[in-house]
Amino acid sequence: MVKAADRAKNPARSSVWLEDRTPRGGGGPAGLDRDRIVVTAIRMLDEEGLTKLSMRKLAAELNVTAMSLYWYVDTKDDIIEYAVDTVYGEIDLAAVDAAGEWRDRIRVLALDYRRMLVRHPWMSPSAGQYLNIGPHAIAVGSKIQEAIRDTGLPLDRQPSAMSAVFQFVYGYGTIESQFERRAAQAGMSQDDFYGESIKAFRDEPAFAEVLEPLGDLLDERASHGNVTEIWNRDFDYAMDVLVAGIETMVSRETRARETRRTR
Amino acid sequence: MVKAADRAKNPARSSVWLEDRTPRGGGGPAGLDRDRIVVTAIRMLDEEGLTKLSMRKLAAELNVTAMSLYWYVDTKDDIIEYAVDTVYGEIDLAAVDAAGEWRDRIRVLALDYRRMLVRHPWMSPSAGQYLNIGPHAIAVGSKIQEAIRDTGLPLDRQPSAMSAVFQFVYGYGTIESQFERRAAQAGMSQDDFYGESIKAFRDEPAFAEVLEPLGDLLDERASHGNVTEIWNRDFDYAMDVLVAGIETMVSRETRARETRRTR
DNA sequence: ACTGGGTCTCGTACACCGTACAAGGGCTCT
DNA sequence: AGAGCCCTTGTACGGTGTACGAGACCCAGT
Repeated sequence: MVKAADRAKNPARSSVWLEDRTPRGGGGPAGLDRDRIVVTAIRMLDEEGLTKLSMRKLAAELNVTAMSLYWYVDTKDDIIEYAVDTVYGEIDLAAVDAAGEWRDRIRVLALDYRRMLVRHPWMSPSAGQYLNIGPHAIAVGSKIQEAIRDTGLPLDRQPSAMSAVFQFVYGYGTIESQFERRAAQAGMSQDDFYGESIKAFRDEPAFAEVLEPLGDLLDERASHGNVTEIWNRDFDYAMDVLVAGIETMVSRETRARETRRTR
Repeated sequence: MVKAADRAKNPARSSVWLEDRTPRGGGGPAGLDRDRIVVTAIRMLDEEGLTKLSMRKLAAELNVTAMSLYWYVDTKDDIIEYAVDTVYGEIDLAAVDAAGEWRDRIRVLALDYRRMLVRHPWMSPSAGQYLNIGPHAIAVGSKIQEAIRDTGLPLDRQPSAMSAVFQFVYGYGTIESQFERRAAQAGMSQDDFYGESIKAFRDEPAFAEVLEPLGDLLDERASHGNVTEIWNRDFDYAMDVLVAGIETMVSRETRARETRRTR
């Protein structure tokens, strides 16, 4: 274990995964262990949000003092880092393997990833902060890489393609989950919240001008079902674009190679 | 002005842009005004990071007490929200218009957006938190929308395509800027930090297995110039994929329409 | 000239945060 | 009985955001 103060002095090593990872025993009178802490933290994060989680409240939930947690963990950040990896584990990798060819595997993976981000609104801001090299995160990364490998793209292009797909999913999931969180905070359904937001824009004279060209588009969208459907449609179509993009790049690559050969 | 406590009770309206936005005067003895506060905050955020900014430190930088800031602003969050919109203003929209056809406009816009995110590492986490409906953010959104409009995609697909491109840029910029931040924190060059990270993985026996298939890929990358070049190459190629994807979808759409007509 | 009221700044105070440190309590082993 | 480890706790420190009330200044109205 490392004191928080020491950790700060060596930020290159500032990941729980880059040092002693063997959990400390849970035979104590409180029946605590790292897993129970992390699982409880995840539940509280889901319910109350990232900013509301405090060591004292988490400890209270476990019928224990705040300082007890520090036996199992160096830092509050460590708990979040463990939590992040744990929810990476919620992605169903077996389902990905079962999906068949790369197009379907990427789609299944991306959808499950997105759903996970939306289910845990604290994930996107947190995941961005750490190296995400826990076992579950790495397993997901490997599955992504396997899928991209099978596209037939040249090796040196595969990381770029991985970025294109999964940075998109990350960004999309981030925005979507923040929207959900805001709606919930306001105590509205997503549909109502969407309607209110649009109305608020419209009523602001300062925005009317800039929004003018967007007007038709907003009306068009408002007429197409509820917000959840819109999120789904947009996501699906964006995935279509990405898959089509990869296919096109592959075929360009293939054609270029054949031209070289016949010449 | 609204008290922070009241703001919390009505989170639907919890954007500085959705209420009285007229700045309060700066004729006071300290020569303060909202703009000066926000500009200083941005500088401090760039230098010290999001978590290190406190009202007291920001106030000290302006030779003033913390509570003085609350004359111009309801909440610390408001300052961040203003800061976010201000740096959206750094994106050079005139250059976008000058770029010509939609492909180039999208590329210029995406690159400038990405650079902005990297220049201000606190942006991605912050931007995700607010509605981003300030004047500069809206202007950027409009430019994006104009570019996508000219692709020839059907109206109801344009928002999806916008997502695909700019959620990707957001995700990519987020990861890239976090990487830079970590390297800087560790006091290393990005190249050294990258090397160290890879080495740390390799040395962890627990990861060796999962990383095995990635091995070649990592070696391949290590042999291609420095980290900055890798970031640039990956980004450019991902944009190629996205543009190719949009083109392909457009031509599929066109073909489908023609089939319908001739039948 | 005096006064009242707005505009701005400050001092104090509160509740809460993460966590360092040292002092235990309970258990097992000798 | 005593030593030593595992785990929990109490207390304390230095920080945070911000509510509240008391001023200081300036300008308009009488």
